[in-house]
Amino acid sequence: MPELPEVEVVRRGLAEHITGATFVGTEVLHPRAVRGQEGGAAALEAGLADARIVAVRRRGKYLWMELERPGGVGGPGRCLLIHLGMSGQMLLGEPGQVTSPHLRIRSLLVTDADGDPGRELELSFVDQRTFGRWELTVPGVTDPVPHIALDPLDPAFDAGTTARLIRRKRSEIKRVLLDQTVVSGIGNIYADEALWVAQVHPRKKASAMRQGDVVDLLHAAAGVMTRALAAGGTSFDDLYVNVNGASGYFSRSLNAYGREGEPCPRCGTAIVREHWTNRSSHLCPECQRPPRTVRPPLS
DNA sequence: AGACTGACCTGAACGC
DNA sequence: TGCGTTCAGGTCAGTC
Repeated sequence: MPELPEVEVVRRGLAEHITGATFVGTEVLHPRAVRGQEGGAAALEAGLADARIVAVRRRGKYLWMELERPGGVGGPGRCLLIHLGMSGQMLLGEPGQVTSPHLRIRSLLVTDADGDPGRELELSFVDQRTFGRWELTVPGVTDPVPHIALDPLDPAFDAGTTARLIRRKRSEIKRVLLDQTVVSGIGNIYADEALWVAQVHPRKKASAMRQGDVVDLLHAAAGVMTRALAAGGTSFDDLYVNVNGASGYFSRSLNAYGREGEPCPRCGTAIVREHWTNRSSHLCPECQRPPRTVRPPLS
């Protein structure tokens, strides 16, 4: 599943290959891929025409392209906001190259080429489970996701400030880590990994944690995601930007997530999986002691 | 207002 | 074999 590191890999690939390129044509093949778009698919298709990509940005798991108005005049342009959901892929290749049954949107681009005719590239949004989406904002929006907090890899991220916010929450710490309005970019995989590194039980109350322990936990999250990024950042080639989600290339370095029954790399105790709000938590029952107020699961 | 739950979606894996 | 069930989980509308 694309979490922050996977989305950043995609951002880098897009920034490298299509910064300066211009949208020629766009075709929405599945309406759910543009749910939330004012004016629907037609508005996105028409609004992207002739737009030039100025920059590709990311906060947390959200990506967006800053677009310039046709001709480059008239003030701030629009943003093309992209979320990959659970299974979204952004593929860049030759026109017609992608034939997946899960192709949801495709755009023809022309690269920037200093006088020479640019090269045609097709940008394909493939998304099996259709949790992902594209949305073209109105002109003049500089932040298309104001409700999304800074992520731990943002240079402006301050662990102390975020830790104070976290400690004001009444919820269990894992729930707060997954709240993208508090700290963004962390999903179920990296939440479990960060909690394992920091030796914190996922059901400990955020408000019961010490400031320094929350700061350590945020640093653990940043460390886990930085290492994942280093592992994933080399896995795409020249003309093919790919995130097929899955921790694929990174899963071998995971310590807790998906390792139910295997020995904890720190103490050897078997990792357990607990059901938790329609999801799973993976943890070491020895290293991550439950808070006294939490009863072990019945089964 | 803050906390929490269920719906959305598809395919793989599993049980009988 | 084949059918039904469960699981995976990011986000947000809706509820309390």
